[in-house]
Amino acid sequence: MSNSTRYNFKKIEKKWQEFWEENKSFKAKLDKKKQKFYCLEMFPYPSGKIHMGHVRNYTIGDVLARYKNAKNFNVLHPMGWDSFGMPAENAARENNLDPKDWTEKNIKTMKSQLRKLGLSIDWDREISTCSPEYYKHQQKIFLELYDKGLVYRKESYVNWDPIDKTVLANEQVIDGKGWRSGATVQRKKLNQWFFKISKFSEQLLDDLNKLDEWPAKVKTMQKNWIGKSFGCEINFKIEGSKEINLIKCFTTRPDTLFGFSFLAVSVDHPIAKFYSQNKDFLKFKEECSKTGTTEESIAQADKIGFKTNLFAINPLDQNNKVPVYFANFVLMDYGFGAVFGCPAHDQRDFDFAKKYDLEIKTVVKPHDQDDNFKVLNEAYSGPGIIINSDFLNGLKVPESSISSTIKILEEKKIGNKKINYRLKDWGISRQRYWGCPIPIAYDENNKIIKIPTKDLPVKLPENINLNTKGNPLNFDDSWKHLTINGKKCVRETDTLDTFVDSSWYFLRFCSANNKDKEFEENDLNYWMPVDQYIGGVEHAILHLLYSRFFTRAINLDNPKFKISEPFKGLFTQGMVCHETYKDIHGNWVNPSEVETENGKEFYIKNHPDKLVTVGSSESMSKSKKNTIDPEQMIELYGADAVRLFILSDSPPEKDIQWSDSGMSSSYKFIQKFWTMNQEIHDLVKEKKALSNDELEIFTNQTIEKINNSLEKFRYNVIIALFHEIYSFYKKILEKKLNYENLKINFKKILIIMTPVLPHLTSESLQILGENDDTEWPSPKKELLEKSVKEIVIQINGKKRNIISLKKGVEEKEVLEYIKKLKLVDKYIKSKKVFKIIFVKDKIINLLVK
RNA sequence: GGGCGAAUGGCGGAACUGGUAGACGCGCACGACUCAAAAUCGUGUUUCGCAAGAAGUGAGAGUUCGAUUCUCUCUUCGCCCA
Repeated sequence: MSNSTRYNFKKIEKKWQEFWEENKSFKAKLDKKKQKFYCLEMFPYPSGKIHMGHVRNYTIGDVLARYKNAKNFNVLHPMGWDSFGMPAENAARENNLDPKDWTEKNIKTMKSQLRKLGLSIDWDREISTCSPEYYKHQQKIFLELYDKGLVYRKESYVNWDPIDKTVLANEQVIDGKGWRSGATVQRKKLNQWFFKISKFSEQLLDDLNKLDEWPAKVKTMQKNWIGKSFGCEINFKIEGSKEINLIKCFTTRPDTLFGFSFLAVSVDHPIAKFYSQNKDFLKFKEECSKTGTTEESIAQADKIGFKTNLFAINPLDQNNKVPVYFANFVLMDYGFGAVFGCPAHDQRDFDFAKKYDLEIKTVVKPHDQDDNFKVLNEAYSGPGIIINSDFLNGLKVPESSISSTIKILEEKKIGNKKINYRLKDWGISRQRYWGCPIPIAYDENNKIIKIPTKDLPVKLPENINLNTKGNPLNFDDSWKHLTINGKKCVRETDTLDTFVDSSWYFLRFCSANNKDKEFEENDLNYWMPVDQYIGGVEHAILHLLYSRFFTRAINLDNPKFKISEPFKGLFTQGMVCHETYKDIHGNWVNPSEVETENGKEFYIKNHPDKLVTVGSSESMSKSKKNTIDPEQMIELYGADAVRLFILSDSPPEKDIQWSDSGMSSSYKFIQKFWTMNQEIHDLVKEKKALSNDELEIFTNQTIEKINNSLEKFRYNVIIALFHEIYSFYKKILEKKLNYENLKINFKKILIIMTPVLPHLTSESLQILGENDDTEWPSPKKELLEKSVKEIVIQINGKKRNIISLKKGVEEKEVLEYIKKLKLVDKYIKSKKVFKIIFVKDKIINLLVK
């Protein structure tokens, strides 16, 4: 070993990163002769620094992108920034900064951190959603969708914080109170913009079946979210008013119609206008506004009602007349804003009936009960048989009862079968500054005016005062007022939900540098769909559903663009976890401040008297301070070692535990492997390449295994194989046989390791004089099958011995071998063999008595 | 409450369509090098047993010559929806 130096990762990693950058090694060019591969990871929000979750996400994607690159695919592997959103606005407010400056600084930091990971990204296609260069196209798309009738404005409820005078997102409402002010959140009606995602409900549901490269779990979640249900609309005749004759209801349980004991309508129902002078009703309506808007808060809220003087008649039983209530748990968004109440078989109706002392009539009995079954303490919504329901009696719930009842109602012209979806139209208005302006204005008559295309982008004003109660844009008079075609107008001051930004960025990457158009159909039809999309499962519903909607919406009436599903393959990676630490005061402590000597007692670094308690391992988060800084790890161990570790300990789809010993073991592997590479380089003396069976077989079989594992995201198994490679070559080096041949095989191994350890392998290959043959190695088929097979000998199904025989040996010969073995004396001699099970090259099982 | 998924040594995890359970890594133990330690290298490591051997993939059943793998029941945990 003449020049066995330590592996200087700092120098070598920098060298290759610069090489890739200067040579634009990962620049994607449209080339119809080559098969494309679009590899995309969910782009990050520029929060300040990258975290371990990013490292895992982008390493997984990079391994795939480099692998496909090496296999000669035309790879598109871009990166961008999801850079609009509330954290920037909050951080700017707290530190008296401009959100733009804060965001741009973060992008700069995080980009340099990502570069240090050695990712194979085409940085020439970098996009940032907060840049007018990006959002001008988004505004244009918005107007196009408006023209297609997919965007509309309507009054809708929001979570309103009465102290901060601002609209809150659902996640900003904690226990019914505003996260910042602590005020009780109210329901407030505002004019808001919506995307008509409901138009595509059926398609979005149906096409899930085509996504065979998506995890079943995600598809199920989307299916439940869309929530298709069959039901029935029923017209109820109303008595007690001249103006109101009919109320239309939607129900999924028409089979319980004989259990009807009240009818509940939303306070926003059209009939409410007849009560607009009624002070008690207005008071009740006010009371209702205190209930939140989420399904959960409605489910938990006290059920309250306002009794009207109206009565509804059961269409199946004219004698059954029940009171009509306004109720807080009925929303105008669902069905027709009216539901029929059947307390015996719906818990919500049950609670309401108990409160207002309404009849509870049992019409379904469980299978194991007789006809006298009565619902007493809680509603029964399980399966069973219809009872007390005249001509519906005996129907099975739910198998035949619902469809049969609908049929009867249709025949009697009382109701109609109706399909209902849980999926609601997507509300996209946000009363915030740091988002994409909605390219709309209103004239003096409050008529909607589109901003002319030539005036796009509608840029966000700069140097704005963020310390306003409510949306800062609302207070910027110079920005707000404008004239269009000589008419005085006022701009829409709401900005778009940031989910809009991320609903089409994958399309923009295809034509990232086209200044005039948002994208070229030519580019889209070549690069789309994304072949492999990789990200966290937390986006399983909204982001992915919105993106699927957007692709369809852009597609509508646009025959030139042929893709409807944006993501052909989806992979959801697990989280990165770490133990949590707390000091004696109960404050969270970061792992970097904790020390231990025996692995049992933990204390604050350099303070053995200050003990720290160790809590459960949880996903790394700033609030629990259990984070490990990726940049520090790269600094300490190098990018390859970090990449190696983040892939090694768990399958990519599962959570991974951060472990210091695992990290340093990965570092040691890099060093060991480097030393071995030096040895191989130094020992090549003979130029003759004699064959060596053992070496060839191992190398080929390992190549085959790694190839297979790369295709299936089984990256942790690949790392295990790396270790096997090391110990195998270490052993064969001691034999000092034929070094030229050793080198040829070792180079193949290095190439196949490139996707995981790009810096180490590039440098190693260069040292071994690799410039002629960097082709991705494909295993020689004849070497994949072992010529010697190990055959397991079982007696009565128990393993008793293993013998090595040539491949393809028949049963007779195997039996001959067995006769010679000692085990014959012990297990067979005095007994009778009554059956033999033989699987060639695998197993022989002798059944004896 | 509903839906989906998981359970394998001290720990993270391997095991292709039912055919050698525990690959690989961590940890631990012992050894080599060293005055010593760290680093490095080597050996061992499912449990019980000196051994031969026996038991063993959350629990219980079933199918099978043979089950971590297939079926049923249960327990625990996780995720999503409510």
